Amino acid sequence: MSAAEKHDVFQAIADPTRRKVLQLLAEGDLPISEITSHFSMSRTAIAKHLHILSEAELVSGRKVGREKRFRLQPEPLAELKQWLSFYDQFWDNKLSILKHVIENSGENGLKVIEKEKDTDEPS
Amino acid sequence: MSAAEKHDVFQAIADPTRRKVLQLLAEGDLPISEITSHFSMSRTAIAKHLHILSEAELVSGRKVGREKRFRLQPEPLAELKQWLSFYDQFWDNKLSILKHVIENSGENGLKVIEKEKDTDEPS
DNA sequence: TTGACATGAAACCAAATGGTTTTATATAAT
DNA sequence: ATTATATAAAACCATTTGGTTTCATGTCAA
Repeated sequence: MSAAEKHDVFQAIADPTRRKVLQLLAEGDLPISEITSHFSMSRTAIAKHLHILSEAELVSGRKVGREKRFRLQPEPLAELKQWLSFYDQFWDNKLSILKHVIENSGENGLKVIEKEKDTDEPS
Repeated sequence: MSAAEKHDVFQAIADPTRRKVLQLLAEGDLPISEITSHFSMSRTAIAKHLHILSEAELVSGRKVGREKRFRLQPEPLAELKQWLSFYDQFWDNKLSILKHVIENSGENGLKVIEKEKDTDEPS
């Protein structure tokens, strides 16, 4: 595959097979052969996709027994999210503004302003 | 380039040059040659990138005089945003929960509920 | 210990990608 | 009318991508 450069998250999610792999792993860790069973292509092909996802650090694999179990690592998606947030300003709906505020607030110090309606205990 | 299938938004943003083109167009409409002046590659190459962006409907071009002016069309990024939002649940910070709520609320009637943090996955 | 299972690694391949150069055409400016 | 500008379209090219098949290796189970 790629001789030199590592794949980034943008490249990693460009392929529909890889997106489906991510979705599968979202439900729980899986070994390669199990993942492969959800596709109509060879195990080797899936292994290569996992390698690319791994380079982008969207998944990590650890060997357990004779299996190699893969786990979803969603952290790099934050980069995508941040990239996307720049384009929020070109949408003209109000939610994007609110979201922008939230994105730029720290882990703490969350302040949410409620509109007139007063809601207690939702289910 | 691609013989049959149109490029989608995931493929379109996979290339750094194309992302830079989008960023440029965010500042305003531009004709091809103007866009090209910001890169160290041929006009033809840029035209091809614009074609791919166009297939993904991230830009549109209209001819004005002898120029073809391109404009950013951010709407397809909503698909990306939606795709991303699925993975919010795998982050364990509170912001992602809040954002999820906002994403799923209507234009009015914003209700925000603070939840206790759960899920400490055993490694 | 002998298989069966799970993966790794390599060689190979067609098509797509990302670029180039060349040639042609339409519009603008002098 | 001539020339310069802006783009389009085509042919070409090297590398990457996304897949295959084949062979080797490590591990579990009987």
